[in-house]
Amino acid sequence: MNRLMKPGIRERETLLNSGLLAALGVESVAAMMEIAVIGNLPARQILFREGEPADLLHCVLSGYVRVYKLDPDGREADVELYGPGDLIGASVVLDGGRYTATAQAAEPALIARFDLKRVRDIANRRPDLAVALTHALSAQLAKAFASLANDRLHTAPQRVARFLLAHCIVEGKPASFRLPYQKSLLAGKLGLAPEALSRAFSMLRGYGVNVRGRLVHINDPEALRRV
Amino acid sequence: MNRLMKPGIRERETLLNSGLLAALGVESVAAMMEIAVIGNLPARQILFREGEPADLLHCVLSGYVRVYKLDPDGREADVELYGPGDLIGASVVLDGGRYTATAQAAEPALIARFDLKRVRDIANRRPDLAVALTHALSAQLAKAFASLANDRLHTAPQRVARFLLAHCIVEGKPASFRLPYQKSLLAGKLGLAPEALSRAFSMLRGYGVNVRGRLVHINDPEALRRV
DNA sequence: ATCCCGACTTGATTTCGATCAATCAGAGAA
DNA sequence: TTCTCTGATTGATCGAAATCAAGTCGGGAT
Repeated sequence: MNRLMKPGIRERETLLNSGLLAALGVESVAAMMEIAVIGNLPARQILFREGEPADLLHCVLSGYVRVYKLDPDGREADVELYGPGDLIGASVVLDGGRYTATAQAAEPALIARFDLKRVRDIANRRPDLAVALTHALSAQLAKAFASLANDRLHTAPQRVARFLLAHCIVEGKPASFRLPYQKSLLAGKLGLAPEALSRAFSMLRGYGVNVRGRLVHINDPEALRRV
Repeated sequence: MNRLMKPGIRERETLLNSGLLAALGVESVAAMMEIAVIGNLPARQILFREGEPADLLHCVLSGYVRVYKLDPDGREADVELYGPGDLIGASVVLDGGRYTATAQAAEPALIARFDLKRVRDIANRRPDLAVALTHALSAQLAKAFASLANDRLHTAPQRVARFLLAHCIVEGKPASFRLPYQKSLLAGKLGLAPEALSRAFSMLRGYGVNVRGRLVHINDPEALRRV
């Protein structure tokens, strides 16, 4: 946890647009800004570990944070990937519980931290914060359900195709874009080994998908939609 | 939706012990009781479908409700299984959104329904309700993360073993108990085909697990813990 | 430019679980 | 009791992806 500091102009700006603060009234925003602490994380830094007492709520300002669970022999399963504006650790907002997974910066990241006890205090006084938390959690739950179903219903190439389609906004036409993060991260997010992601990409070449480095070009989104 | 009615003595009792109402102040409890409508569902009845506008929050009083997602060709993936005291559809508490999955009574069930608009009104006035919703959602998110990691890290027999261990409260000693629902439901919850669950059970016979109908006997929980 | 190292790819093998198909068991109803 | 229907089991086959093991690529530093 390097370089703790109060939020500056830029950080306040980003926080205001984050999922949590965007819908709050001015007074609640002020209260949250008051308790925000900004931190700069190097890649691979751990934010918290599964089982530790949960005392902080985190909000990503830039970069990506990977949240995963471990099994007894040390294998990791990514459970969620958080980017700018996302709230981390909301699954423990409640009682003085414990983190249910481990969070690690996947690349250099800027994050805001809020003391959970104080967040709870504010939420108990101000319904708008409590409701905003409810919204954030709802969205995350829906995403988690989608991942679960995605894992169980679709093959690796299908999952990759769906990810690509979700990331090229244009409708019918060819599209190009840059992957937002490393392929190994993407593999984890999709519940795949990196090798499987690689093979999925090469299979998708047959469907008009070209990948070079992080650059992706899609010739025919419609074809992609059909597996 | 058969036999809509106001909550009677028994239903009020159950609702008071449910995850949502248990932590509320008396006035919020009264407000929620006021808008509760009780319904009796036959097995296989659909509560709501993926994509429909979400206008109700549901709470299970008895029985089990299965929530699943469909893929284009009609295959189903169970995403969560709700039992007595559980809140359903909390993933859409927020804006006037749409249900993100389909809910179906897995067996005859008694449920309470709350009009979402009115729930939102109450939550905006009473922080204790908003906070209680936050708690319920947190718990569900943690469960969803656990399922996701469980799917990705463990084989079928391991998932079954973990389920059994979580359901026999006693620690070191042999234990017997009754499965809370049909095996096919359990299979869905664990992300398995029924055949795979069957095979997992027979493999676990070698680890001291005996199953006859819904009755399960575990000779040595410690052995089970080691796969 | 060249070197180097981490990220990615490709190949070979193996394991796991889905699927299809055929019984089998058990609870209700007549 | 017997019939029936649904759920559960067992067997055989197949396909998808993990794993292990070499390579190859690419970008940054010198």
